[in-house]
Amino acid sequence: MAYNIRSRETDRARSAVPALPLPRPAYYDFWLECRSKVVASIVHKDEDVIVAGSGHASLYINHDGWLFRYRILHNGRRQIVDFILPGEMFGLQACLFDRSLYSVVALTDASLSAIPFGVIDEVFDRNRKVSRDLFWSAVCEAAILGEHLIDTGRRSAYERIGHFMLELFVRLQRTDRTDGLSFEMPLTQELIGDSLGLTAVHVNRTLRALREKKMIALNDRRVSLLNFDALCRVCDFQKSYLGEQAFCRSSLASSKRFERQL
Amino acid sequence: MAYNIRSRETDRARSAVPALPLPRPAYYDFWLECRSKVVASIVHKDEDVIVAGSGHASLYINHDGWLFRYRILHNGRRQIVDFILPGEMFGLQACLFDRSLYSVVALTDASLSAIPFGVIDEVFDRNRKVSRDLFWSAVCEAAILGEHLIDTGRRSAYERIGHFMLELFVRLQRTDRTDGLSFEMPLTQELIGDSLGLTAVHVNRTLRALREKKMIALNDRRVSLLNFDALCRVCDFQKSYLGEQAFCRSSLASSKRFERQL
DNA sequence: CGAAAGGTTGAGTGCCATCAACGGCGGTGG
DNA sequence: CCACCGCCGTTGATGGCACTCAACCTTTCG
Repeated sequence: MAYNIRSRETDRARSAVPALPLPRPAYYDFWLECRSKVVASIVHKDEDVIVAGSGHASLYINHDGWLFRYRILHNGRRQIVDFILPGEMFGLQACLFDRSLYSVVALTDASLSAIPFGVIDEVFDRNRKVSRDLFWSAVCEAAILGEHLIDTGRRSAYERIGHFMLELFVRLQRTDRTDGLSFEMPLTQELIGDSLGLTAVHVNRTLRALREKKMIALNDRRVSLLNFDALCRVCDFQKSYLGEQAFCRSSLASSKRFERQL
Repeated sequence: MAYNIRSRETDRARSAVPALPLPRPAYYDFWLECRSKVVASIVHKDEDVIVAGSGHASLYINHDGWLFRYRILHNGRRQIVDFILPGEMFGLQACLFDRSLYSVVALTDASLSAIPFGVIDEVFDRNRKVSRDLFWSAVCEAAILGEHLIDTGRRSAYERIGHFMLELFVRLQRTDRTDGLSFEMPLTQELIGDSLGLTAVHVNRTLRALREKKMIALNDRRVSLLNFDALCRVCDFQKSYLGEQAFCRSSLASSKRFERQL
């Protein structure tokens, strides 16, 4: 928990590759554990990190940028599976399969720590706490994807976009990247659409509806949630969901929650 | 790999709680590892195993039935997140969160092994191979959910249902529950719809279209794939996808694939 | 300054939801 | 045994949400 205090310092050191980069306790431990093997790197906007169909043998911790994971179908449509926000890890699946199922590309400039895949194995041999952390973080990842599935499966465009904004807010808040009830969002309407299974045009209309209903405001690249509670209600956003998930993604159930169950 | 041979025997012993129940190598090891703590149980059709919103402290291995994980939204709609086929594990997420995000209910009679949650911790302390297996299986689970996300996000009803059938086939084939290119499927059209974000009525029409195009045949509860390759092409079913995933879910990347990367 | 990218708005279309009715089938109780 | 009911599958009619195509504007950037 104490690590959370670091997030502000990390923020300030954003331009360089940070020396103590991890706002997340579990990843921080993980990062410490394999520090000697870590390769720091910086990627620029629109730069590919992982290309679908090719092999890959590193996983990454994203310190301060936005990236996203996507796939192109044979009819040319693109589905964005997940946005990778500051402080999140990615690349595990690319390691698991011979050839990655998805591509990962940088949406903004970002500084990454690349961790050779084999290090995971060493960690499992050496540090039980960290291996448990990794395990639970993977379980949590699956839970988040399950929630996105519900999004695209059973919600209207209006609910999807509202839910999407709420989720971004909660996830960003964890690393102190929100300001009151607003946050910066470097996404185009096309990206939002490709993430939620909508077209850019329809995202545009729906955003207008959300503005007209005084649910959100948009200035430049900044989103403000004008009526948090109402939006939660309309979009079926369970506070328990990301409230809990946020907890998970931060402590990764390795601490109190986990011990309590024993 | 040798464990696969067991699947036929397991099949025959289906009526009782099996003594050596696991067709999956990784879960088999896991099951062996915590055998003394396992509680065998049988659930009947329509019986709840996990209820959304309540706490839970066991995970389960499903030996021979069909179950599914779902959530009800406030507008009354239901989204099925995943079907749990014979030989698959579930309940991890319910353990991770204070209160489960999803409900799990039996679709047919099924025999389960309940494993107390705390055992996982012991396993992580004791057996590195099994803990790695568990980790990779969780990563793989996330990959499968990602694929479902693409399903509901960017595919037409026709493609979704075709893709769904192909995936079921491949997953069932792994535990030898297919017969040539056909398999038994105890699902109603409503369940299929709730899984793919469609209405039962539209599932009906789409199934008819698939029949008329000679892609599939339906008799009783049995699905036959009449033109496997064409269906793969139309539905953008990547053989690499579940080909790989099937591999994962079976060996859980603990063996050759994993070692090779080191 | 021109080109490219992103945002905005309108008109028309189509896929899929909704509502509704009906038939088959199995279970159940009189 | 049969009437009744509920579940499931099937089909038709209708409507709406979101897609498609297209035009235009603003901003950014080479």
